[in-house]
Amino acid sequence: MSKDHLGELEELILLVILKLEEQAYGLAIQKEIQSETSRNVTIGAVHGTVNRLESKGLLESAFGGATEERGGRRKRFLKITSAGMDALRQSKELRLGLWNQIPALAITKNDTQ
Amino acid sequence: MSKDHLGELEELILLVILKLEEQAYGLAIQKEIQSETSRNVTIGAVHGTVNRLESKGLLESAFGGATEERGGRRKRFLKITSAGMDALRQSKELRLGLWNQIPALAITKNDTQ
DNA sequence: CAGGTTTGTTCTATAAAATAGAATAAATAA
DNA sequence: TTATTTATTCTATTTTATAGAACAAACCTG
Repeated sequence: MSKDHLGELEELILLVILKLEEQAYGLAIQKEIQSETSRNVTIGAVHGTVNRLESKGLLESAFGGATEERGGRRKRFLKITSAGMDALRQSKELRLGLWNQIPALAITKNDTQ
Repeated sequence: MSKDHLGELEELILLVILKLEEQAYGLAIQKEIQSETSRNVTIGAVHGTVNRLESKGLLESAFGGATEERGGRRKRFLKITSAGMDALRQSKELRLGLWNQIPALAITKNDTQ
């Protein structure tokens, strides 16, 4: 029924986590959003959203050990769950479906890999 | 700089308005969202979001005349502005860019029209 | 033409999502 | 031991989204 859709930042963060693979944690997500979209999300926004996604079961987190870099504190690594993956796929299907009903936005071969 | 992105419902409503073309008004948008996504947005949510989009300059509204149907009150027709179209295109580019960096979500020929 | 039904917008209150940035913590460097 | 760096956590506020009642105006029926 209702209430299963992702917020705008929730979706963006899930996508960035997938892209970052094994290096997905708060600060890396913030930097990746900035470089991908030139948008300045604060670190508070990232962690707040991540916490919400975790409590919804769309991702899981686990702390890694400290590294040997300067300031290398333990990182909280994020991983998408299968429910999170489902939510992303559903969002993709919805957009593709709508775009393809609108000539000015329809997906063409130029958009494929 | 920041703050130019669409909220989740904002984007959905803009897309539905484009799809509905000359028949885009509050109740029609609500029904279209329900049939496209089986999601129950209330009419208050639709109008509230439409008002916000208009105040941001992403769409324009104008009242039509009453029709001859039973209960055919005047409708407030919505039309996307060029700024609204730009916002939709930007959102599309962002998603395509991210999806195509994630093998499990990349766009393939099956997704094209 | 009065009351009921239908189509439609507007209004008000609340909840959820997003934003902002300070506080805190723990590591290395100097 | 003090400063710097990499990190997360916490608290407050603003913006988006949700919910549904109130209001308005058209047609239909007796």
